[in-house]
Amino acid sequence: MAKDFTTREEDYSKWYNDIVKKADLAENSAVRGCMVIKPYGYAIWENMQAALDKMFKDTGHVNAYFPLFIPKSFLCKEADHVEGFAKECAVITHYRLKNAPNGGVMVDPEAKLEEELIVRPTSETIIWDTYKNWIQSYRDLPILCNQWANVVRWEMRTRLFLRTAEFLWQEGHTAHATREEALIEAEKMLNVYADFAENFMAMPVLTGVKSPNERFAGAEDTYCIEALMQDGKALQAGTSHFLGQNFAKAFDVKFLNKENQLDYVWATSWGVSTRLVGALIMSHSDDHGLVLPPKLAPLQVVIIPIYKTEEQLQAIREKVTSLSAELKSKNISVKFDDDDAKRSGWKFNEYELKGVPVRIAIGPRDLENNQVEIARRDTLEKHTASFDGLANHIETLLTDIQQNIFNKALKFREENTRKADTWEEFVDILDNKGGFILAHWDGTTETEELIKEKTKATIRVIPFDGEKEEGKCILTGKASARRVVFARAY
RNA sequence: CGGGAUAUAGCGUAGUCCGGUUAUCGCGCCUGCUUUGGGAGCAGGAGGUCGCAAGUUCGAAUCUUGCUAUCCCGACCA
Repeated sequence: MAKDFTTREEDYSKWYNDIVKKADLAENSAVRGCMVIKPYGYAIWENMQAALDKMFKDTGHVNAYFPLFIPKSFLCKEADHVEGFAKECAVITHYRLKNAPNGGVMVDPEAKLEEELIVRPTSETIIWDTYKNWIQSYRDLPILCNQWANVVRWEMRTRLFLRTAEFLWQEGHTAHATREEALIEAEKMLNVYADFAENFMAMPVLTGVKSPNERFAGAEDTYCIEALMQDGKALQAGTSHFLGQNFAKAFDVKFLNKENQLDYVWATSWGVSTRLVGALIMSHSDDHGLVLPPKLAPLQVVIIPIYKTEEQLQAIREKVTSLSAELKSKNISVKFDDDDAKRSGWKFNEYELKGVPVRIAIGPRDLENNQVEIARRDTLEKHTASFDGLANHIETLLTDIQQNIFNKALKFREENTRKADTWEEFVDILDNKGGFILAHWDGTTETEELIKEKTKATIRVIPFDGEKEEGKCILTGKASARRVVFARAY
């Protein structure tokens, strides 16, 4: 990255919006709080979907689809869930329009629904109401379903990809015969997310458990992956919840176990959303625009011809044909951009803005020397390479770029993860540096909320791999057995 | 829903305090010629209910009132 954004929030906001706009990823729609995902942005999401979907299938899951509408009464069944989700929802009250006296249309007051429908903010309730009919015996378990869907949360303030009133996501909902099995599932899916974030998005994440205060409404435990953005703010990138028997009890989902006894089913749910596209942008982009990891880039290699005459272009075209074919056979996406309406310099900038990992330029000079000029997006370095073995060279280069982007992001996170042992230190880091702060906490919700009130910082995660270390709470001075991760977050 | 700001061409803007010819400039768009190894140059051209409504005035982008929308800061949050 070229700039240090960790202390300049406004610039970063502007910079982020600029990239989303210039790289042609998305825009605000006419509908308040909603986003139009443009083809290029959607292509990134599709690549994410494909990779995740494969990982879900590989871990034994199947896809299904449940209704968009949830009867209002369903939401009241799980007490904590109501608290968390019953508030900012879109509610359907009528099912018909009619012609208005002054022209136009109006809601037909005769067509009032007896029970209002809620546009799903998440699907636990409708799914558990359905699972009830699917489960009688331990032989029906486990159920390992995932759903690709849209959900609506009537957010007050929105931001492209990071928080929109409607967003796309996947939500897994599983049912198990035992507590242990459900716990293993929740942890397994968190690891799938961490694997995806690090190996596909090239975005290092901390894994761990949320404090009770930050826990999903209705869960016994919430596991999460937490990433650090380039402005020093944290982003919750995915969550996996161990729901215990809460939803089974709320929706009366019982099964006969091997001992012929009735028991409530154990549950998990887990999800990631189009927010990941925002995370991707904020993890890697630089002053020249978007930087995409090769594994998720809609276009991995672009070839730009440099020519004056039609003959030269034709010669380049011929030379490129076999290269393109060879790259495609290696499953590398490639585009030969011979659009005559745009100049080569313009194209260079355009593809940099869009984060295309590798750019190849070929001109008459290169044809003479049997070489090409290769520019890599992550470092902006250029080098020449021989046409011989070029496809292999590019394949290696893409792997290298993927790794380098990850390393860079990891280095940034490490440089912006600090220990704080006093309140002054803690506040100083938050105000002047940002990033993750490892600090002691007395374990109470009161303290966590007080810290949030004073500094806007929250406990992002209690890491799985954190070492035990005696210490004193940063605020109250009470005993603490380990450090937790604080940060200001999106 | 509270606090602040903004609204002028597809986009970004000047002009608004202190009312006065044909509303400024840049990008983009169209036409032509020259160009083409890092967002080309020159010439010509098209494009505007100055957010909406009412008021003050001989005259309103400019002043007044109301409304609407957007953005930023809070509450909410994957």
